[in-house]
Amino acid sequence: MPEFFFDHKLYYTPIEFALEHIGGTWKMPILWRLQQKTLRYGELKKDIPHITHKMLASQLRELEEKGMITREAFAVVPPRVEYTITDKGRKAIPVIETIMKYGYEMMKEAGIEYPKR
Amino acid sequence: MPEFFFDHKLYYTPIEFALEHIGGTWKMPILWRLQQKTLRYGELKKDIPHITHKMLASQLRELEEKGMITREAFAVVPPRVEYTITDKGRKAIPVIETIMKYGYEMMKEAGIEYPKR
DNA sequence: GGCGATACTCACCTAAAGGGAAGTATCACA
DNA sequence: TGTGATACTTCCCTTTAGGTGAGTATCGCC
Repeated sequence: MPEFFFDHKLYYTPIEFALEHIGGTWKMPILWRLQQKTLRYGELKKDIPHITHKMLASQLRELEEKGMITREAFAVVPPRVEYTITDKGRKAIPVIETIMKYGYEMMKEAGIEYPKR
Repeated sequence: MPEFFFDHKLYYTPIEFALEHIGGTWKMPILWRLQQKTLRYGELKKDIPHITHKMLASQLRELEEKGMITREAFAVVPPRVEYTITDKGRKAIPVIETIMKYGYEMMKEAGIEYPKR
């Protein structure tokens, strides 16, 4: 079975590699919001209220490291930091959309009501 | 922010609900293989050699509980058990395909060679 | 001189996912 | 009597993800 190493980590399938970029609880919700427009740290936090500071900060770092978003800090007081999706990040949007649609479908099958905003 | 309970678990987004069905390391690889044909436990194990008995058995149980696959046991010695994908399970296939394609794309960008079988 | 605003970091902790190795049941066959 | 084949289960352990709460830096304003 084909397998490969990347960045000191072993992967068995392209699925695993894909989820390295968009997996976990928070990466997709973050990217989804940044597709519309550049957002400040605090705006993201307000928009995803259940995320903790620790998770928001760490996930933004990881997305930045992978080249999915860029971070721009302004040397003002109080500080202002903006996050923008990159072209590479935009490539994940249709994937996220597919997964979201599937999620809605499964919710409908399970009889769950959810306001599609 | 809309959120909902299902089966004693709290979800914030349809993405989380979708990943409940196909998330984790092994569910997608298993479903992907069952899309072609019904397979026996041992055939799946041979096809996904890195999975442990514990994980294969537990993931098959979860997929069965969620109605993604069916399990048929034959009362013979040695035992024979077959797993078949359901219509509900088939709905996940295009999602998995999208994620796999995205994985291949990311691998190509990262300069990773991988035989596309 | 202390408060509020923003965007964090740090140390510690819990829970869930996943891995390893051994054990179980049944019957045929040598 | 004991070995092999299949499809598991069980126990115990490690790793990873995620959560909690406190602390930090800067400056303007009251």
